[in-house]
Amino acid sequence: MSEHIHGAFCCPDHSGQQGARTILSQAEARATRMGLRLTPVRLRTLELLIAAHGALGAYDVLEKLAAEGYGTQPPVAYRALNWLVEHGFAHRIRRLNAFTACAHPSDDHAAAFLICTGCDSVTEAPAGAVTAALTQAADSAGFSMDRATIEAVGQCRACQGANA
Amino acid sequence: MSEHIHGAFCCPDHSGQQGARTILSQAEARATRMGLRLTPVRLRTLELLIAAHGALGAYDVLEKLAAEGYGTQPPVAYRALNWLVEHGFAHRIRRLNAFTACAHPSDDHAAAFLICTGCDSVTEAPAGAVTAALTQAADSAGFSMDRATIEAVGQCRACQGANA
DNA sequence: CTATCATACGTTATATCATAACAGTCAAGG
DNA sequence: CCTTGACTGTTATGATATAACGTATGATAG
Ligand SMILES: [Zn+2]
Ligand SMILES: [Zn+2]
Ligand SMILES: [Zn+2]
Ligand SMILES: [Zn+2]
Repeated sequence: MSEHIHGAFCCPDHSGQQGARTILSQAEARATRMGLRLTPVRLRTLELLIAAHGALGAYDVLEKLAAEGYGTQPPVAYRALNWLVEHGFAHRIRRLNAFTACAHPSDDHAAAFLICTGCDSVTEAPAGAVTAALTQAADSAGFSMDRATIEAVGQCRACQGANA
Repeated sequence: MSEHIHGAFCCPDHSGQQGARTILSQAEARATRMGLRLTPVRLRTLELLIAAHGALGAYDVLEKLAAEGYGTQPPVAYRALNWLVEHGFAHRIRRLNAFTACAHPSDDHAAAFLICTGCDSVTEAPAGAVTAALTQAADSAGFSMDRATIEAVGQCRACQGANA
C-alpha cells in the first residue's frame, strides 16, 4: 500500500529544520551521556521519524531503510524502532500501529498523544497532570502503575478551523 | 495459538455469577431503552466477554462463536466486537489487541484500564479525573478531544503481594 | 400481497502488523 | 589467536484486521 504518513502537518514542536536538528542533537547528547549505542540503522530510523513530522508505520520505515541499503526485512525496522522506544528516543502510538520521534528526548517524561482525525497529525503533549490523575485512580484500585498509554483522538487547531 | 485469555483473575467488579448477570442485564436494559439491536451473535459475543472475566482477542471470540454454530470467519467476530464497542457494551484494549466487556454498561463513561503484567488481568477503572486532566492538556494545545485511550500497565494488588 | 429497501450475517480473499529462529560480522578482552 | 556479546541480516511464519461480495430477513411503501 501507499506510504501512509501520519502527520504531514505537524505540531510546531518539531516543524522545520531548526526543531528537527534540536531534537536530533538532544537525542545524540543523551545517547552519549548514557552510553547508549545509537548505531547507523538506529540513528537513521530516528532521523526518518523526525523528518516524517508525525507517526510512521514499521513498514514505512522499513521501506525507506531498504531503499538506502539497510536490511530489507521487517525485523530490521522493528528492532530499531523498539530500541528507540525502550530508550526513550521514540514513542509507540498504539491506535495507529505506528511510531513517532520523541519531541523531548533530553529528559524522561510521561507523554500523551493528540491524534487528529482530520490530518492524521500526532502531537506529543506533556502529561504530568494526566499521569498523576491516572496514578491516583490506579492507587484507588490497589494497582501499582509502571507506565501508561495515553492517546487522545480529536481535531487539531488547524482542522477545527477548516471544518468550521 | 492457544487461547490467550487475559484476566483469569479478574477484579471483583465482574467476578462471579452475580456480577456477570448484573452486567448482562444492565446491557440488555440499555439496548432496549436505546432501541439498539442486541442480536444473537452480538449478545453471545458479549456473554463470552463477560464470562472471560478479562480481555479476549477477536480470534478467541471467533473460535468460540464458530464452535457454537455461528460464522467461522474473522469478520463475524470483528463486526460483533466493533458494534459492541461503538455502542458502549465493550471496550477495546489496544495494548493487548483485545476486547473486554464494559463493567458499567448502564451509563456513558470515560474509562481507564489497568493491565496487570503478572496475571494479565484487565480492570476497568473510573477515569473522570484522568479524562478531565487530559482534556485540559489537549485544550492547552488547541486540540479538541473526542475520545481517548487510557491504559495503565503495572501490577494488580494480588500480584504485588505475590512478588513481595 | 408484493416490491423495495435497509440491516445483518455469512463467505472468500487479501492486507497489514509483528515475531521466532538462526547465520554472519565485528570489536573488546583474555 | 579465540571466545564472547552486541548488532545486523536473513527466511519463514504467526497474528491481527479489513475489503468486497452474496444471501437472508424483516420492515415499509405502494
Ligand atoms: Zn517524548
Ligand atoms: Zn488536524
Ligand atoms: Zn466501561
Ligand atoms: Zn495481577
